[in-house]
Amino acid sequence: MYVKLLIVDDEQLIRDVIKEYALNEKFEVLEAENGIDALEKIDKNNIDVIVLDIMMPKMDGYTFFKTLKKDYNIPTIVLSARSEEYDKLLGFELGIDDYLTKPFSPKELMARIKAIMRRGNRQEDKFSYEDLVVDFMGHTITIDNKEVNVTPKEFELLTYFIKNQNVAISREALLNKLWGYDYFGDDRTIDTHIKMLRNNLGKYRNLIKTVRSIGYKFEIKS
Amino acid sequence: MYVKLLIVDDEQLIRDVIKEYALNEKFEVLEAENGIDALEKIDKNNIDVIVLDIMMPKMDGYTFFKTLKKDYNIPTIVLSARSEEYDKLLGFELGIDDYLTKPFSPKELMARIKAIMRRGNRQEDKFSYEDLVVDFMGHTITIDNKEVNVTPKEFELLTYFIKNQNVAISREALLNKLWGYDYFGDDRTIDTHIKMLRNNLGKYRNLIKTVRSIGYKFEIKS
DNA sequence: CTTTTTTTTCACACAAACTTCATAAATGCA
DNA sequence: TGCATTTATGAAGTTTGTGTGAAAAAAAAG
Repeated sequence: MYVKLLIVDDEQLIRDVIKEYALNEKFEVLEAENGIDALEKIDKNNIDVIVLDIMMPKMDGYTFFKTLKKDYNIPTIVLSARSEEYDKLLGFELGIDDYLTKPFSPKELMARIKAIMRRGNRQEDKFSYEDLVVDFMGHTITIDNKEVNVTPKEFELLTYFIKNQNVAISREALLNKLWGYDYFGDDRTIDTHIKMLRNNLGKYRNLIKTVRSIGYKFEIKS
Repeated sequence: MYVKLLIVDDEQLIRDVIKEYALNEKFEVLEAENGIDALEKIDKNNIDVIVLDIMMPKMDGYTFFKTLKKDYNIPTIVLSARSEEYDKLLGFELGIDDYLTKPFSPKELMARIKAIMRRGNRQEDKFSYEDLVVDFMGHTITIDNKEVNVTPKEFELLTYFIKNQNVAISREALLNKLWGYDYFGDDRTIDTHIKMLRNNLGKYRNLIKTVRSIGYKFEIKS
């Protein structure tokens, strides 16, 4: 899961802790130590999610939040020292996506970020990895914004792989799942489809890995 | 995102509510009002995800779940009335993918389903010891986060060792288990495979101990 | 019905893995 | 220590599995 995270907190220590955990999750991390700084970074970057400390000098969290929501709809997780603050925030009736009181567990925070990213948000029925986009509903595959033509079987195959990332799948299993349990054809047919699919995947051809004596695997290094 | 969902709940009302939301997400929906019915439907259809009410008459959720996991690996979201039930479920140490307490928000449920479908899903089936990780599903071995290439036989061998930790295994037993009872080859072939496996295990080569005049043993000091 | 596309089969070449074997090293025991 | 037994290792030869292209068969489109 690719996430561009902005941490807005005036305390360097807290920023550093969150950053460390976030980098570990392979998130891209930006930092801001006050609201003004934050708005500037939001303007220039395409932020996916914000972690915001509500208590800040210069421009306080509430003001920042109001300003933010006027122009953006970026999911925000709020950090606060006191749980009473929550009511105050609720009063805003603003789009707070989640709330954590300090001291908080960084692991918990990461989980919440991922949950938010997973939820509603971003394109629903699409799979994307770098410049490869598979639109399940539209039934199209795009590489570098250029549509790639694949046959129906190839699309099915890729769809199944995407649904079963990082799992080695036997030819037999593929036959059963994609051709049906009542199909009795040659195992090696799959090899040919794999060949065609790989060719069509171009630079992403080696996302499909051969697992010798087992079958194939769609591998996404996360 | 195309999802084939099976709702297992004895209450028609709940099934209807979930179904309505699911259909709205363009999911394909199947229903079962008890475990027996559910297993039948699972057998005949290619279910992607299950929503299971743990409290059911006839075949209760736990029994159903155990039976299910014997033959299938379908991600399951469990519904329960009381949050204390959670502990009970944890006791099972089974592959529950998510958990919701009643009353739950259908929107939340849909989000969770999508999340599960999106993420590689499937419970992680891994063995790890220090920096050695064996991913059975992905069919990979990792040492210090670096993938190590092993041959199919070596992987089988290691898998067998892991499943029989701290037990001395004779060459004959290995031949029978991994090569099949109908195989009649040289005992010493195993030595060669062990050699290769040890080499590939690098700093973990000593986990495979030689048991003189018996065979080998995969020893984990714990 | 004809043409085009897709699917399936198949065989060959090549690479990877497996097995065997001879020899060296080590282990245990008298 | 010396001897017998067992295991480790390296280097063959053998077998197996996969990639690929071509062509037949089937399905879809025109």
